[in-house]
Amino acid sequence: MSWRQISPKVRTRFAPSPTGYLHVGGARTALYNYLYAKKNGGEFILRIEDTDEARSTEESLKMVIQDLVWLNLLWDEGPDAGTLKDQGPVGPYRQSQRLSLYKDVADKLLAEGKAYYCFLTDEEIEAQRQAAMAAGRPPHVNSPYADWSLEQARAKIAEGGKAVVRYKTKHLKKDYVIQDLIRGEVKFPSDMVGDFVLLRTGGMPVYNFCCVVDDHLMRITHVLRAEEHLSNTLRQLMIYEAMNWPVPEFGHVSLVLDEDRQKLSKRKGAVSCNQFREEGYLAEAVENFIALLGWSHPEGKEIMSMKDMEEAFSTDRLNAAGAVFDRVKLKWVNAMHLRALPEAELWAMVQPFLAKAGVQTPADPAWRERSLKVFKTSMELLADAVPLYSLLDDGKFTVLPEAEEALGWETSKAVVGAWRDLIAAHGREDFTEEEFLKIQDEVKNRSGAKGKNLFMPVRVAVIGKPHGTELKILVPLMSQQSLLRRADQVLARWN
RNA sequence: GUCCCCUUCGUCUAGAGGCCUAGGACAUUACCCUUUCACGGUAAAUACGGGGGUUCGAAUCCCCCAGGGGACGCCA
Repeated sequence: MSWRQISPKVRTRFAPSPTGYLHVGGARTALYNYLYAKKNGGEFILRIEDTDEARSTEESLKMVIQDLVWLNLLWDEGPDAGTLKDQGPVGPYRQSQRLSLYKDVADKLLAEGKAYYCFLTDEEIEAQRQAAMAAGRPPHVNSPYADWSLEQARAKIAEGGKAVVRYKTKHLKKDYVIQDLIRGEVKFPSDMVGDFVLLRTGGMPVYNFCCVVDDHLMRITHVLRAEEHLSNTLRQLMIYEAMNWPVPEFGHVSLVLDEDRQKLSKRKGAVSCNQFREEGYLAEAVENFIALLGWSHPEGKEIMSMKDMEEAFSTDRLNAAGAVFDRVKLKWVNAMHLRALPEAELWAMVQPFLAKAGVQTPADPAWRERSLKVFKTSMELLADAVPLYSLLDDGKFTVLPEAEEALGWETSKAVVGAWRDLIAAHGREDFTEEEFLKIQDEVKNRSGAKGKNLFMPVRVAVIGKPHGTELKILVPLMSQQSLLRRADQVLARWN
């Protein structure tokens, strides 16, 4: 192993396997790599690890890419987000298209006697495992083929023998050490692993092998990845050593855990990025939140834009302990981002949610901005706009059961009646706040009701329920016609 | 079972020997603002896993234990 400089420029990568949607743990890894590259004026590469033929799908690839695009974690090299065509000087960027590269390396290792063809069957391996476990030994394979000559093995293959290529580890008796960016010095005894597979029976490489070949060929300088890969690092170090390749810097990021402190797994579901998008989270808020799961801003900043994070990111503030994914705090972070957004921008994001729910709104941009200014303090998610705007949609006006009490008060009929008359007498189609307050005052005079006896019935006549946004804010967003229709509908109860 | 990693309020964290009677944020509770609901403001409560060292002094350094997590695959 050497510490030759790999690249004058920082080069990081995110290397998902397209076997499902992008989950938040993966998104965080991508984010950290992205931030590290940006912070250091480097390049961020997207590589697709699709060597698991059984589970990788084109569909998943598209989903992962879509999620990365949503998060705005755009890569400098890798499959183009639109065409999926490779973009960059060290492609292909999909492992399934790099097979000959892996084969060349494997052949070299084979020729040098550092790897060998192994003909052990699944059954034989399983039997070995059981025996080893029972005897309290680590469940490593012990292949009788390790000592075969290449000629011997090739002959057996020629006869139809099915073989994997395994890396020879038995003779390696020493500790392998990395200086982990997050954990400091980590030592792995070489006997921690047995002879591991490089190439599968079909010639398809295995993760630990192609990862090394690719990181080397793609000149990756810094690898930030999940802690679950920490023990894989040993195998990878062995390959780097065998090939005499420089080793990149590693940083093993803590795991994202669910509420039971278990690994948040994509197989357990319920944590995909697209799901958060659909629920009305903002990409920047999700990134802000997941960044904080294992990293902190030097000044303790909690609400950050991507720019803030790009400027402040460093690996020395990365945390080694696992972090629980707290949805409640995510919501809060989202609410903060949402409020910080200019209304026009927010509207563009809210609109699809309203459209999907069939909520009608006036087309006037000024009205939209005005309404959002009012509503956004009571929104945590984009989807929260739906019940809010439904209040203003005449087609959705109904008197809720919770309004019954307020309508039952003895002055309520007089209140709503006076309200209706004053609205009808108003000379214009819309109302200012002052006009509303004047009307409200007059309702008080005519009905004799005051306090909640006054406000609640009026509110019911406006939005169908006794609680909610201040009327002096709501009414200026509504039309005379709409208010009249609603008041009449409530009044009809007494007839 | 073996090896590796981790361990500060319920949760995310600050903390790199004295600034710590441990700070911030979310959540919680109370109060204030508000003739509703939110928003906002103020305050309270809650943590260094346990045991040994080292040191004048330890959340911070070392060791042991316990607990949690991860890996041990022709998954990544």
